[in-house]
Amino acid sequence: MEPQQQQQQQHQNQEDMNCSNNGGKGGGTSSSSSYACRQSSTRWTPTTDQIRILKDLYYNYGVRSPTADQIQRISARLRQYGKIEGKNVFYWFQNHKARERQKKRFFSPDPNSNINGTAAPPPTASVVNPQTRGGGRGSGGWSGKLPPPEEPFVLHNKFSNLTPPGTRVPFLITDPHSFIFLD
Amino acid sequence: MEPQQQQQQQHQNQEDMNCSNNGGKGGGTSSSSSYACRQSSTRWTPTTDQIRILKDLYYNYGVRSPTADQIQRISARLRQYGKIEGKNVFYWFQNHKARERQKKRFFSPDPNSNINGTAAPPPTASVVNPQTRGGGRGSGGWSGKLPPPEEPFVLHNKFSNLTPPGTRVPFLITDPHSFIFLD
DNA sequence: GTGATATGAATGAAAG
DNA sequence: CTTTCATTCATATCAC
Repeated sequence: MEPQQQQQQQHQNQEDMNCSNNGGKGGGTSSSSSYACRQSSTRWTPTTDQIRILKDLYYNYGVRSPTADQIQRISARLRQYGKIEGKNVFYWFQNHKARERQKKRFFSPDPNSNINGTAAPPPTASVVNPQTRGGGRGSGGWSGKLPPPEEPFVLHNKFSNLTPPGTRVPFLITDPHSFIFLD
Repeated sequence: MEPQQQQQQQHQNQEDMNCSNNGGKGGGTSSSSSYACRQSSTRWTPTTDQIRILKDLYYNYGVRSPTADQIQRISARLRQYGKIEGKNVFYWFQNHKARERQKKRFFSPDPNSNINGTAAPPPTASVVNPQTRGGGRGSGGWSGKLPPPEEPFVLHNKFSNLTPPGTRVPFLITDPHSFIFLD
């Protein structure tokens, strides 16, 4: 979202939306004529401040996949800027990360990707909260890339593997969040 | 073959745009509007040839969600008809599929015994050449997904912080989608 | 100029 | 983590 020229789509920022709507959907609370509060039916609509903080955590603090503990803390903090739940934070990071990668895959390989306004330094990895991944690719271990952009046919499978070298430690879970409970 | 007929091909004949791009293939400006090149700085405006090819891929080849690999190839091929990027192809298929489904869902609630979970039956596709995938997931297309997950038992256990250190969770298989984002 | 419609773009949510 | 689905915003174009 940021490496892109987002010239649009900055929907409402209702820092304090009085549309306390939650779960209660389909109630037929069809707005009469004016959009007091937009589609606040189900989807979380992050406020600008929430976005700012989330991006700050993502880019300046290297947070990519916060743990449940972090999620709680983050959402608690963001709650002062608007309604938010833990899962929103979870999904946000998940989506943000996935889409950044996705963009690198087939989105514009535009060499000139500058961010306007919503600047955010690249993964400088100034991690203050060490959540470093142990094995293999840590922060920034992205290795694989898209194939040569010019190739008439030859359809390949759609999945590029993600497993690092097949060296798998017998009893070592490479997921930082998965605690090993083996003696 | 027309679940959604283009009742009005509004804006897609300006391939002759002088917008600092590959010279399309002349012709075409015979629309009924004196509209030359306006959207250069905004969103992508597919040319008729690009649309034709995209639809051909969609309907005749059953392409619904091209892979990053395919997207690169498709966009590369379409580039000779006008400016285009990978993300445009991505969005095009995404939108086309979504809107076809959306219209179908709206126009035909048809709760027949056709409740197949995910697959949308070939709307009108005449799958001539099932490329890598069929006209949908249900019709014997591709089925492979991620490589075998590594964690045999430890699934999505990032919430294990809820357990005090030292407390080992034996075989907690949490429902992958029954998150416990307690707030 | 305004509204309706089509569609490109974006993103939250969820499935796989 | 990857990919898809659903919904929404933004904009282009045409009808009036």
